[in-house]
Amino acid sequence: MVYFFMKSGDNGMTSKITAKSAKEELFMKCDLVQELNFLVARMRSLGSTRANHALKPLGLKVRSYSVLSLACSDITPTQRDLAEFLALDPSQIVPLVDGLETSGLVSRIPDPSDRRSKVIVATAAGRKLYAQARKITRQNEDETLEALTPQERLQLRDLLSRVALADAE
Amino acid sequence: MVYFFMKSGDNGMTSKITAKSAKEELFMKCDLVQELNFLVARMRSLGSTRANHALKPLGLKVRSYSVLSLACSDITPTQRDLAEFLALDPSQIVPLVDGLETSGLVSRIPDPSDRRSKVIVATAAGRKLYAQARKITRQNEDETLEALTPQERLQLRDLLSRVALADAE
DNA sequence: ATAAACCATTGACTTTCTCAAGGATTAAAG
DNA sequence: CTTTAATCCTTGAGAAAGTCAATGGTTTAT
Repeated sequence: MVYFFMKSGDNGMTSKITAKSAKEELFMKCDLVQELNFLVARMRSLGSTRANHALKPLGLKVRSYSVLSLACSDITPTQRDLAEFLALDPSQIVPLVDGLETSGLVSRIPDPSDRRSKVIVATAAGRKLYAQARKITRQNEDETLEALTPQERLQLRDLLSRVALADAE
Repeated sequence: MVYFFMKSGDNGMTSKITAKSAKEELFMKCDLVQELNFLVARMRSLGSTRANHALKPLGLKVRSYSVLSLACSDITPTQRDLAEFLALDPSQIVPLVDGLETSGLVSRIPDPSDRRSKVIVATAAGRKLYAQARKITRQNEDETLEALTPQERLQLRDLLSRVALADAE
């Protein structure tokens, strides 16, 4: 426990290297590493910054990319739908759609069957950009899942989606 | 595709219900649901608010709980270690530890082998509270993973940790 | 001995989150 | 049919979280 405090006959440098890898080893065995919330939080922190960086050349971030993806689907989602799917507050959707609309990637179409809500659909330019962005995210995800076999990747996606979408059924 | 725009001979009400479940069905099949980043982002959004709520009676949030957990482990982490483990900026650790220290749950101990860094260790009160908090998070995680069998839960944790900790080896 | 790198901390700044409220519209109740 | 209640989008305010550069004290590298 006080292993790192020992300063016997060493010059201090080598002991710190061993201390570092020793800490990492202990870290891999600590309680927190078994907790879902921690793993997911760490993964999304690393993953989103990484994905944001990868999407930057297209002028997209993970959020706007997600909205664009849903706008390209055949869901024809309203802004409320987007909020539910993405687990965001409806007020967060507004500036997201604003940005995409200003860039000419999506359009707000008043829903004829309910004039309160607006359906978000991608423009031709939006679909074109999405096709490019999809390639990037696919590549990015492959790199992220490098440690897993193809089967394990499918398994992970399956398990994750069953948990993450459990309440959105 | 324009399914939801049809307003034939219905009163509008029943068609919206079917439209809703139809959208959910489409949602489960759309591209985004297969993407790791989306699943993880959604899961952590729902999971952290849920966990924060569960930990509230103890005066903890997921973040402070995570720091407390590591402070209770035998890692004897410095604040930089905490930042790396939790994938946070070092400057974010400061107010986190401040809060726990003010509450008497952890202590900053100057590292004798490197007087720049401070080791964060839990106090007796901190360990006591962590024991309670751990029960809550365990219970909470069980509920979250309700849709999975015990084996699948192990599998998910294994796959997740291999991906999430790939670069922290 | 000097220069370079590192740790914790601060501060400024941006982004994201969380709520509450409002106008327009639709659903429910009488 | 009229009133009431609920819903959708939007706005705005305030809290929380993320990002980045700079500093004092300390340690490593040259």
